[in-house]
Amino acid sequence: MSEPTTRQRILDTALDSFGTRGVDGTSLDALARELGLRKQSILYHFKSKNTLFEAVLDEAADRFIDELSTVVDRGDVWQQVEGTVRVVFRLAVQRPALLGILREASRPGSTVAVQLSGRLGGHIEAAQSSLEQALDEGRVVGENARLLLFSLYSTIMGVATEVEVLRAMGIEPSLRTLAERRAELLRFLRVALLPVEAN
Amino acid sequence: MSEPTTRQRILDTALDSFGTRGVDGTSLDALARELGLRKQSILYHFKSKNTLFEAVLDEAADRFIDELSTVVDRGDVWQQVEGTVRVVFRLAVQRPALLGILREASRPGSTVAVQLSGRLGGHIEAAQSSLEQALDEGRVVGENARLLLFSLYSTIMGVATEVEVLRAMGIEPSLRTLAERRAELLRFLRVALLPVEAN
DNA sequence: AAAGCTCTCTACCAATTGGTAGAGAGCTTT
DNA sequence: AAAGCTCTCTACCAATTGGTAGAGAGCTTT
Repeated sequence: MSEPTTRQRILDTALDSFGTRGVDGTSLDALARELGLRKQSILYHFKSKNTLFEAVLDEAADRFIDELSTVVDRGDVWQQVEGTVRVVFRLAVQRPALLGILREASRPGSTVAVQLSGRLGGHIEAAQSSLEQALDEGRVVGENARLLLFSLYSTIMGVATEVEVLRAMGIEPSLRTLAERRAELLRFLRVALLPVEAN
Repeated sequence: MSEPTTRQRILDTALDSFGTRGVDGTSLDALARELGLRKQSILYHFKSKNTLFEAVLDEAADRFIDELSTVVDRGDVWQQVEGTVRVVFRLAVQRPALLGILREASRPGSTVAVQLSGRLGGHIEAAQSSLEQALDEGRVVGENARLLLFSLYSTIMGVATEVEVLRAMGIEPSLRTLAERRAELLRFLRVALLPVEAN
């Protein structure tokens, strides 16, 4: 177990801070303090805050791809969806900042979303064509694979990350309610996706 | 048509700026410049930036309730869902900042979400009991009304506001693609909610 | 052992941040 | 007409922001 390089430590800590407090809400000084460094050392490894943010995005995309790697090669579309839900919910507990970064990067008007799409593009394509084939063969109900994928994304990410809305609805987020939420989400998606005879 | 008070103008402009650029991304100086005032005048009407944000949240909640008022008293649950989708999509075009404020206030870790829930609480309750009754009578498919409502919220808000994700997927947001997105969303929700015989 | 490279540091800096103090213009109430 | 209230302004301020310049410690290469 070799210890990580300073560069890697900065990336890790920045991912957590950007993902939870937001980029605007994270100052280089605060980040450096957390790392036991001076901010000038951060600026040695990344020439500006924005450069750091871009590197963090690439890092987050890679981690995300890595987490989903066990899911994508499953033959059945429904198993892919179910696997994705499980991965995302596990991340919501173990590394919420990773989902927070996606949220941060996809804020309307964001200029960095393009960058994420560069890294994730191939995987989006693969998911889409997998869904398209399932549509053609009648294994999944729907009309437009891309828009269906987008609906799935919105639903899964929303249910996994909108904890404050949940709280506003009187459900205190906990491990148990998380499991309930996941079960209800899976039921919801199953009904929405699979043809009648499969339910 | 009496002109609005300065206080109201500040609220309006702050709502748009907070909702698009974020609270951290909006300085009082920039806001004042946009209004043709000095920031000290803003601080006369609202004693701090945070007080202003709270007032903006109340304002946004009231507007949102107002927009949805024509929808809530429809008898049929599906008509309520459909109406909500139409309202949210109209807002996504006409006043995206209003949805942006909800997004901003519901960031994980946000302390102001409680405040929104204070204003919206009654409407959430009403929607929930309406859904509950429909579940009991078998007019809607599902198990837990509250979690189902949460899934609906996530899906609708996500599909309406995650334009950057859409762009990353190669769909340029426009009025036409928006209509397509809405149609696909309605189809998706219809399949997910209504029992087989109703489709 | 000299030279060079990697890395973190101290010392600054101009710009921006949210916010305070208080003057003064203009209207309304006494 | 005097007194008071509403509102916007000028003049500041301390703290924080991202970032630059460059010294120097410690290792590696020549």
